[in-house]
Amino acid sequence: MSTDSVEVPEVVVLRLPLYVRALSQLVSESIDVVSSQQLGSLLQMTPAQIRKDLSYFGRFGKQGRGYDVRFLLHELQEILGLDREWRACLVGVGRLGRAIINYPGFYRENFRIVAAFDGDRAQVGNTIGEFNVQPMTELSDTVIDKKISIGIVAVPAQQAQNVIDVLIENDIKGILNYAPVAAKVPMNIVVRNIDPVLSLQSMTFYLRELE
Amino acid sequence: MSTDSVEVPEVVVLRLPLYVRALSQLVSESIDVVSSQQLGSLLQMTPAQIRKDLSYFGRFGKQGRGYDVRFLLHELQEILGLDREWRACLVGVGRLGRAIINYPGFYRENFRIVAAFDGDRAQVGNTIGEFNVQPMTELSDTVIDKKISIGIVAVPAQQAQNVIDVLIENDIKGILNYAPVAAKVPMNIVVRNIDPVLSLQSMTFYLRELE
DNA sequence: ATTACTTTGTGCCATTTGCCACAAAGTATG
DNA sequence: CATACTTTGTGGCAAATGGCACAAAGTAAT
Repeated sequence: MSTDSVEVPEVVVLRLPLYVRALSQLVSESIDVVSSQQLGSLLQMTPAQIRKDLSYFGRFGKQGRGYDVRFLLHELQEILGLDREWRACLVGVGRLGRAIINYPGFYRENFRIVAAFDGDRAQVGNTIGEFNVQPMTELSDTVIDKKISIGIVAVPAQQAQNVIDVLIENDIKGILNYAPVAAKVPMNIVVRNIDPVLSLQSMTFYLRELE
Repeated sequence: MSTDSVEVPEVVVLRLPLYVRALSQLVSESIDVVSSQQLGSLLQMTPAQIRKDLSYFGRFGKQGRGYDVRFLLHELQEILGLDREWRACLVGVGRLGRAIINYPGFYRENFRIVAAFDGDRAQVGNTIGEFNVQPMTELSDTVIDKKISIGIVAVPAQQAQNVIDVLIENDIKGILNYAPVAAKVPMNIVVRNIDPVLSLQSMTFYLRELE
């Protein structure tokens, strides 16, 4: 069905960017058509899962042929809202924050960091990349002026929840959280956590058994 | 049961580090005892799930009382293999790789980066932090000499699969992959992916609906 | 000691997730 | 145009996951 009368499972949404990534890759290789089989072997998943996932949003393929790569890519980008620019602010310009600002991957995928904040007076006024580091008190105005909808949190654990609260008060809708804390947020706020230490700590469970 | 006659689900293993993190926090606050209820509200999950997760590994709590924080923390660390030091090598010393080397979070949690490699001749021999950047040809010897079991991949997408193949050939058992690719690895290799762009790209699906 | 709480560990059920397998629809070839 | 392939979209089952709810076991207070 084309109307979303059935809620799309979050697991499915989490996989869509993988499809986008693979399809972009195929475009750059000048491949025009791809089957769920091929896509599956590229992404290490079953063809059935890919077809089922896509079927939540429409019928994009042709029997006996597969999917038109550019078309499917475009459709998925639209579904995910990737057909526009997204603006984010960074909070915390320590080592991690600076690395995030300099990371070119965001820009390449149409995510723009347009402001940088820090709670530490000593950091305020410093220039990092192309930004002046602003005090948290300016968050409110800047979010509105620069139409920011995403907050990137790169402060120490202790300050993280406080920063997150302030972001939400100022109408930020999504948070990319690099701090090692379980953020407490209202249901309508989307949080994504990045914590390589957690990843390693679950990895070692399996490595341990090998030795 | 105390023997693992039932396989532990991977989702459970993925959550254990969250418990470790919360319990460490509680220790630092000098809190001695915690109930699944309290832990649940700290981590934003149901008490039942926490109890069920823990029950895969043993009976750590006391009815009417809860869990001894230090004891449970210690048990979980042992289960995850966090009661020892883990050694990793970094491959790729570009901007991202340098940020990873300088990130203090790994060291703090007993993960040691003990060597740095790069496929690019121009990088080899450079000094980054305390390391000499080594050529990939030295990987084999260094992995053995320094007892490295984890490889951290921070090279461009195009080179990632090749680097991963070389790591596996040289007996690396776990890969922390920062490259935006779906790594193809044999079943006995543990892979964890870090890709903030994917996180943002699934976030925007929900943000889009808000505007 | 009795009564009223608290909390664990787990059996069991509901929900979610994954994927098989097949009809329908397209392609390729002679 | 017929026959043999290929591939999608999906109904429906199987497996995995989450969490309710309760007995058992502890604590607290009188």
